[in-house]
Amino acid sequence: MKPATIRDVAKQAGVGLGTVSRVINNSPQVSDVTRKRVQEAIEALNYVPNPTARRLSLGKTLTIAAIVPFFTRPSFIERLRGVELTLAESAYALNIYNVETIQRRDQCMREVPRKEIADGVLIFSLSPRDADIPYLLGADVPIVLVDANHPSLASLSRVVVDDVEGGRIATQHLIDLGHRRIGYVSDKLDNPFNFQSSGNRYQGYRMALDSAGIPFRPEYHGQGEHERYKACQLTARMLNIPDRPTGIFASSDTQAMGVLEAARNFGLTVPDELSVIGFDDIEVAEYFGLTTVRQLLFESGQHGVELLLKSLEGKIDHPLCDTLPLELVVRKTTAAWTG
Amino acid sequence: MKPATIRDVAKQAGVGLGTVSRVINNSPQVSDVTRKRVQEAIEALNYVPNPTARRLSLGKTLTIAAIVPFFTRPSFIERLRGVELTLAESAYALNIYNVETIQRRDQCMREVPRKEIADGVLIFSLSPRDADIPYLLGADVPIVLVDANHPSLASLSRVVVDDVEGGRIATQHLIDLGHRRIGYVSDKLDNPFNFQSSGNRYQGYRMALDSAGIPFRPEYHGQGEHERYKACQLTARMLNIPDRPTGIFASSDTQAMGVLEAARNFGLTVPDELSVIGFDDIEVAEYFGLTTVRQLLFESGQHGVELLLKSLEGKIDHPLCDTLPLELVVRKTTAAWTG
DNA sequence: CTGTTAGCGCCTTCAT
DNA sequence: ATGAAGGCGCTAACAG
Repeated sequence: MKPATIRDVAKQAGVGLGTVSRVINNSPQVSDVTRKRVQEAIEALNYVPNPTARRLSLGKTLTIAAIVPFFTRPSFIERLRGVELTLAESAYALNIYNVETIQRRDQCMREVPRKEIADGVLIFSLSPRDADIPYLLGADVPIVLVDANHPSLASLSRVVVDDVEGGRIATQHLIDLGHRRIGYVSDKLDNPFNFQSSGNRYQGYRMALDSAGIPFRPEYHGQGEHERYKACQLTARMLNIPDRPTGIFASSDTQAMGVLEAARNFGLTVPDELSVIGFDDIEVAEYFGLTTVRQLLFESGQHGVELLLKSLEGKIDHPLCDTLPLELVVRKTTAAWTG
Repeated sequence: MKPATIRDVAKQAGVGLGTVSRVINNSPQVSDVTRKRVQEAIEALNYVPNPTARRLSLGKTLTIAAIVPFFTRPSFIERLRGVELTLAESAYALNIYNVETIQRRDQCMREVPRKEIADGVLIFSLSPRDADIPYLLGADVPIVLVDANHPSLASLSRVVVDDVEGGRIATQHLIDLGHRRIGYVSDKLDNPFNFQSSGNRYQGYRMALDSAGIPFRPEYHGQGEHERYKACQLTARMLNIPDRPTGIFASSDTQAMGVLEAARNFGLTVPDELSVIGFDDIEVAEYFGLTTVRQLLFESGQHGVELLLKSLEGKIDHPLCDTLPLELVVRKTTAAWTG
């Protein structure tokens, strides 16, 4: 049994199908009597407009695409939650493009930003490479970058945080507590996905050390995949150094958990024998009493969508850059070093 | 500049548009020369078939809908990851309907299982209520239930686990370790979303107690929202009882974390002074060394999609029930009680 | 205010 | 093997 169409409704109500369409779309130019008659017919037939036909006719997909790497990581989930909740009130559907390989990443950058695929695109944390630029600039749909950037993309709206400053804040917090041997556990600075936050935070880390007159020691910097166990390994290596770090800055809370695990394995008390500070302030951070640099993940998704919706409505002519604040959240994994 | 259409390609290649369509769809009945000519035209024009038009013409949405409550909870994320990865290899897109309110839940049950919306529907953990039955049975699209059930829905395929048995396994594990005062921290057994796993595990909990000759004590059962902090509160209340439980079974790993938190607050050593066992085996469980009952979350999503795809291909005539195994994973939060 | 008509881009017969 | 034509369900422009 096929679903009722607009034609069935028109026949049932004894009106033309144009009128039914107007009722569906809340056009004001329909008399109350006919509107009521049409609505009754709709009820009677259990009619629901076919979204596909609607899209084709409108020449819009009524869909927002979100390109997200590793969407199962807590921080991305939180960003997506912001997207989802904001979009739920709109007429747009959400399509998530989960990127877990380079191939998929390149494919998405090229194929998703197209009129036929989505009316607007959100790109999370994947900073485009030079080869992607022409595709993104040539795209006929608005694109908003969240937690991503590229010098040639000044024409795109963005939602960002100052990761350099974030790295500085975290490091400075340890310095202020009296630490002089400060480690940094991060993603690979040069990684195929072109994630840049670890690199930017590294700059902040170096800056803070410099301005405190603390020489940088390469063996205090561990780089590896963004996994808890990897962070644990890197930390273990660092803790084996004779004059090991007394404080460690991890470039995410997930990695900070790996640092804590390593400390546990070494029988080191946190924060007395080792201070640990993370980044993000995901939910578990509170549970662990983890000191961290909070960024507003949920809001980043929310603001990203809002920017996108505004440019879809033509309310934005020139690109905006929305910089979200960072905040040091001091809990129980950092303490003064009096060694 | 509008995207190229099938007509442009036809003109460019000097063929009819039917031929172009055949090339796109890999129809064997096209000569190699014309096929090549068409493909060159496609390249030249940077043509991509319009999915919306395709859907309308085919009368299919090429979309799978997943109705999932609180999709940000780790266990649901893991299920969705199974869905996503399996679907990525197929021609289907995935639409996630995140349910966080009763209204939204009812709306989804009624509006999503429709030909115009999706070709197939996955429903996670939301066991339909009687009022939903006619909508689901009357739906013109295949539906697969994952972690959900209803006596009147024997006609739908399902992926489930034996939660009663799971509850029994967890409780029996504590009994085997010598515990006699065993608490259970769970969701509200009677909850508006009609989640049933906590209730089923409760039955297993009672069964295990019974067969060990241990009387059930209501004050050892705490019910509340599925939140860490709530589980923590419930546990605190339990630990204040003069002869408090020596072992606690939490109906999820998330809630088990709340139990651990409460134990910490009370200065109780786990597992020496309090044994804790969870359910699910989400990623953090390993980190905590949490003893738990593992269920295959990723696979549940995977199998759900596979069942759905098979019935879309007409390979399934009668409904299947796929029961996934449960496994006790003993780690470090449970120990023998010799009190 | 309302009915009619012409597409939206593609797929699928039906002839050729 | 290929071209032409009809239709998927809806919207929007036009005429009344």
